[in-house]
Amino acid sequence: MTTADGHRAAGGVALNEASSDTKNAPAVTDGRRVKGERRRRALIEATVRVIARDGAAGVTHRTVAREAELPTTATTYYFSSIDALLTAALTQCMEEDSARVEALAAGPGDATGKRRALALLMAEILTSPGHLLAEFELYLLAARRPEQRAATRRWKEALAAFARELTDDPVRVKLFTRAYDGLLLQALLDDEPPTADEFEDLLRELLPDAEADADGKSPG
Amino acid sequence: MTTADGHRAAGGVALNEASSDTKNAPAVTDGRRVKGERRRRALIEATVRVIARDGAAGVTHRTVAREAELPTTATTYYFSSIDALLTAALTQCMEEDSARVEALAAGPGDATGKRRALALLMAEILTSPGHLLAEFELYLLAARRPEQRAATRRWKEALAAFARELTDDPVRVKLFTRAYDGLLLQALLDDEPPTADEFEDLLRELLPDAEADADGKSPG
DNA sequence: CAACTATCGGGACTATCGTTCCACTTTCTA
DNA sequence: TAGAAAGTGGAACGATAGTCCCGATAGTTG
Repeated sequence: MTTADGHRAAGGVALNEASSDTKNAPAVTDGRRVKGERRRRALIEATVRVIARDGAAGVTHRTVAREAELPTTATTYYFSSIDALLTAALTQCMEEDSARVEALAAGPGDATGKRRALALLMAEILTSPGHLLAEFELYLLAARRPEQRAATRRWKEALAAFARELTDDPVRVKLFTRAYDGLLLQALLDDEPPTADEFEDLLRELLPDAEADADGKSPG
Repeated sequence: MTTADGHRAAGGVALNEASSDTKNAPAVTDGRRVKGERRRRALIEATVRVIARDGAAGVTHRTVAREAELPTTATTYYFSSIDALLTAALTQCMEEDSARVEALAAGPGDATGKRRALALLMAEILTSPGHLLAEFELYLLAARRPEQRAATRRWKEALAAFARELTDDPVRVKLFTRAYDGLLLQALLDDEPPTADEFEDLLRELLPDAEADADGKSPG
């Protein structure tokens, strides 16, 4: 078996560096693979930056490699195609976003505090509109391929988990899960980005405090 | 330096909003221009179909021309660049969408009826997910260029006008305006599209019927 | 009719794309 | 230390992109 061919075929779909790596644990100690993994990660991050700057159409082997300050062939070595690169970038972004929202949901504070924390996060996200724009482009890419929806499903479930911290109403949870992305998308079209206070106002309407009349849910 | 808008006359921004096919435009009596205007329109529609099928990355002079069953040079003749073609497609889409929502807002029926009508429209839109996907891709394109936001501003104002038919609360209006697109975007990522009933549930939460509120703002 | 203008469309130029090849270096294993 | 495995990167191939050129055609005007 030729060396390059075999590795390339295996590396094309290797998107996992997570816990599913149990059977190949000793390979991680290989200095060559460690360095390779670092390059692979650098390419993914460079991809997101390229999309943020020039859009998904600007993603080519050459532009990504230049952004990562690597030779052109590095992209073809670590990713079997441009598509694999975009898929990896989407998975990475959804993972990061989900982790952030999950941390907020599981973190301390009552409903009001969590709402405030999310509003602050949204405002912070909008300080780099390019990155958000890149995520939306990758998002649309996933909408075309059902096999890529594992990443977006993960994100939706993270949103739902956050909403369930603030309400028991399933319709409210569904509404929040489906409306959240729209709030950020519309903000991208504003002439000036909304403030955290504005987001907090909207979130309060979306996920209001439990009413006094039909209470039954007390914190703690 | 795209000064070569060519001899494409002043048709660059001439966006006819007429829903019916009025061909007796006062400015254009020249038979050549009439035919040309028909081609130009065919190219825009072909562009949307190409994006719906292959994404924005699939839009080239050649693919659009083939989709419209016209020679390659037709695209370069009527649009100074690919960018101009995409801009025209975005403007056209936003115009159509705005007109539909405005018709609903200005139409007959009470709040409940209008909410139901919008839910039906949303469900109908999702029967051609490709077209919706195309609109979102164009939407993101506009997010990168402030000079193109006239089209999206028009759309946002149409949404706000609809919301104001159902509520006087400015926060509610803002929330609806910013959440609506998200509802459709998330629906694209579902394994099966939501029904009109589901949308109606969400819209009822988003824009509830006016109720006597203890907050001091009472209708009447 | 002819002159003129708008439209049409085949072809070609250059640039850049995705991808592959192959010689090379580094790292691990025995 | 030898040899295999993994990674590296310059060069180039064919395909296709955007765009321009320029003659041909059709409608308008006088």
